[in-house]
Amino acid sequence: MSNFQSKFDPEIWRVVSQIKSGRVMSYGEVARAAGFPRHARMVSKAMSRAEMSLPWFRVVRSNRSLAFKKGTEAYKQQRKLLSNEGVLIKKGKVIPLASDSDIQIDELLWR
DNA sequence: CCCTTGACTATCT
DNA sequence: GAGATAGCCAAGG
Repeated sequence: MSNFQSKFDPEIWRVVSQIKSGRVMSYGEVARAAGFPRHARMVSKAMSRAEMSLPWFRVVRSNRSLAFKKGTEAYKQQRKLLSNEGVLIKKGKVIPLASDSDIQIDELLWR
């Protein structure tokens, strides 16, 4: 059973469900990929309504910080879930992955 | 209708 | 690079 309340939910959830482990997307990117440009805020709403089985934690801000206030339970949980799949947070920002291209090998080794 | 509220973002200091 | 600002837009009161 789906509990969506907005016409945006189904497409947004579909896009998020396809984010691969170890990767992240921004709210705006998800919105665009779902076909709803300028609806980043709808993505956050959709996440709050999503089932826990959805990899909601792979969605972060466009500047690679987490959307929750630091120190909050949600923040800690998201950070842990990401950490579980090798995505770490440094200085409040998600560390870019090798698959995100143009990252230097020495930078990868240094982290 | 008008106003407020956001798990947002791009841009400027 | 952190903070302020303005733009964004659906929901709900």
